[in-house]
Amino acid sequence: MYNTPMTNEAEQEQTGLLGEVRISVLLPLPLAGPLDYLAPFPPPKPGSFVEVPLSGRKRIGVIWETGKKEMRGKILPLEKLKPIHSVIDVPPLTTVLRRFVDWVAGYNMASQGAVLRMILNTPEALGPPPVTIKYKKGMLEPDRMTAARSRVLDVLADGRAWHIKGLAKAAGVSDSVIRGLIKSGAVEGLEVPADAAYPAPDPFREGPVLTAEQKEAAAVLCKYVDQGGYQTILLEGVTGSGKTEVYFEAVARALRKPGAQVLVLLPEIALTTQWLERFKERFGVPPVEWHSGLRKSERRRAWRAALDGQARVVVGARSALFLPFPGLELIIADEEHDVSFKQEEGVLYHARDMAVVRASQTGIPLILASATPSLESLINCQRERYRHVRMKDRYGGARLPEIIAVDMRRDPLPAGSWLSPELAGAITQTLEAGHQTLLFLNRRGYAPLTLCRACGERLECPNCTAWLVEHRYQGRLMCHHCGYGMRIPDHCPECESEDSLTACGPGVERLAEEVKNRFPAARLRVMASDQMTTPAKAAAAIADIESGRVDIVIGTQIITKGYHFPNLTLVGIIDADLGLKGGDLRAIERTYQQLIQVSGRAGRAKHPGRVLIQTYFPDHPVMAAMISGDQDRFMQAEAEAREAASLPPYGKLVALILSSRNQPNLQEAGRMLGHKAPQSDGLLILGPAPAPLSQIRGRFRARFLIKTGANLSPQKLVRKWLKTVSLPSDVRVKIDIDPYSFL
DNA sequence: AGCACGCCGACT
DNA sequence: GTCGGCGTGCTC
Repeated sequence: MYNTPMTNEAEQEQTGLLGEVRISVLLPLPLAGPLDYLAPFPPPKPGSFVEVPLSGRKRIGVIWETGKKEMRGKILPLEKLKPIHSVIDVPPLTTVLRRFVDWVAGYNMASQGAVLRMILNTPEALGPPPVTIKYKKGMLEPDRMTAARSRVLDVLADGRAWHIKGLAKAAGVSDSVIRGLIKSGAVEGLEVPADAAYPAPDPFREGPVLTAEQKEAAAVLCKYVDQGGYQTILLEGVTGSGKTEVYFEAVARALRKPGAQVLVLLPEIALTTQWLERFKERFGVPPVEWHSGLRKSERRRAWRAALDGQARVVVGARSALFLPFPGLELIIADEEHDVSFKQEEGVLYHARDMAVVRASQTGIPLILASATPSLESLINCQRERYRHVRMKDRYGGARLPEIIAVDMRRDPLPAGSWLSPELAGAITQTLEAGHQTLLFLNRRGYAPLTLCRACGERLECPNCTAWLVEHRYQGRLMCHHCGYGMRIPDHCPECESEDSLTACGPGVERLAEEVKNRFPAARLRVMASDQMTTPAKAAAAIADIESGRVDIVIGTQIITKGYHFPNLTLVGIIDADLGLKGGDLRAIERTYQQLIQVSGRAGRAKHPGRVLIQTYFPDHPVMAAMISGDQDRFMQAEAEAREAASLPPYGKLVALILSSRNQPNLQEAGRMLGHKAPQSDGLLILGPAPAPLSQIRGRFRARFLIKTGANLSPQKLVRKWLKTVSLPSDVRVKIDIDPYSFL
């Protein structure tokens, strides 16, 4: 069994006196790269999880390379290396996944270690699986028999093992009776894994009846799953067309392959209970969930099940893309247009785009699903890089809602009111019909601005360049950027006048107040992230709406995503123009997507729906496209505008964000970088400009924006540029490849 | 990311 | 005289 390993000269050179070789180990830390250690020869294979010493502590890392040939700049001599501590007995990371880490790090300009940390964020999962003790009938007879003891033995007669508590309860005795039996050997304990295996979804279970259009779409998806290999497919279907059921067919098909794993990415924790229920209905069991809300033990279990191949379908938020699946056969990114796929903290990456890379490196299909695909994906279809599958009809013969613009310029609303007469009238009709209404206002809290009527003071966050938002339910003023909060003051902090503070503009709480006054009999429910802090609270709110215990829902963007409320027939958009401001390059596209998505909640079942859009710009292309329903033309116009400005996806954009507590240092850094800014054809560097929110969390910020042609590598350029300067040490540089947020 | 090393203010 | 603030720098 033991082959004498071939030892060539290079290897001998690397072999220490004790038969140890150099290996490099990547640690889940933001270090520059892997560190070298000694391992016994022959070394464990790359990808193995190892424990290594690092500054006197034991750390878990992954062997990145073993037979290192090429010389890096400075290479530590063998005698300076420390030996690895141990190899952990779990399946190693696959080569594909290690390549993925390297790629993600290189593309997003993060360290490999920082990317590995996204994979290895649950180190407990590498330990031995937790066990628990269960009890069954033992070999011996009890020393004495009593009524209680015999009841216990009766329960155990069928040979099943019980937890001590459950056994005591089932036998109607206290656990001391059982302990007595254990002592005498009549009952014995055995260690069993504490975590039951996740039940496997059944791919052969019968699905719902699909429409002809759905069947056709599903057939295309299944074809790619069957043939294997990389292909991205954009599944575009109008709201209510039943995309989920269609991609479930592809999931079922993938699951027929032995050991196959499927990953479904959903935006944020919008892992709506509704989605989970539909999955369970289709496959008989719930999927494995992965998101930030998991408890530690659930995390450990899910992560380990992914690595062991036992988790067959995992549904998760963007971080699930970094689970160590060994047998991934299909990835689905639902609501692919959703900007929350963009990670804005730590390693900045776009989960949808990284999913394309993971799928292509793994050689498997990726399905992007949306009713309002991103411009990027649509253009990739035009360029025939993605396959485009479209569904134009709603499921079950439901019609798309009628969309009407309410021109707010014609009769301006009285101060402190946000409901136009048209919308109020529609709400009345809807209430009378016994249907539900959804009012959409993408603004949390009571009012976005508080000002003093006496001196004109606007209440600002002390740490950020931003107004404090009043949250009246909590009695606080809060900063939506850093989380700063204060009690609502009763006098102006500037001029000390009493009762002079006035709320300006509406938030969902204030809208709720107006609705309550005008429709006192209606049952209201406000849905915003501050109300839905836990999945349980969100689920309860959804259940209330589904079961008809709510007449009017008032919500922020949290309710735009994928919900199905059959009795909801009216959608009112309070301020359709809100998203158009801010001027980032995707503002128009995003507003359109959001409005279509929220409109799509109306009239999804028997009763037709309608949508009233309150706007001051009824002629704006977004509103015009909403009303005409001509999505293709709208997106084409948007594409042309982007192309004319060489903006993504026709050019590349990188943001360089400098921050420091010390403003002079920041300015100095900006000046130095500006001075050394590279110049070439097809390259435009803007900045340094103070960031729109020039201060966040007490740090001053400035930004460079780098615009290059689509065929240049901005990463290379930025790397070279940063090497030419040495900035003041307290200045942090963050690089955002393809930025979405311009704050 | 930790953690130690290192140089300047209020305490036993 | 010391404890301790967190700026800086290193970890194979």
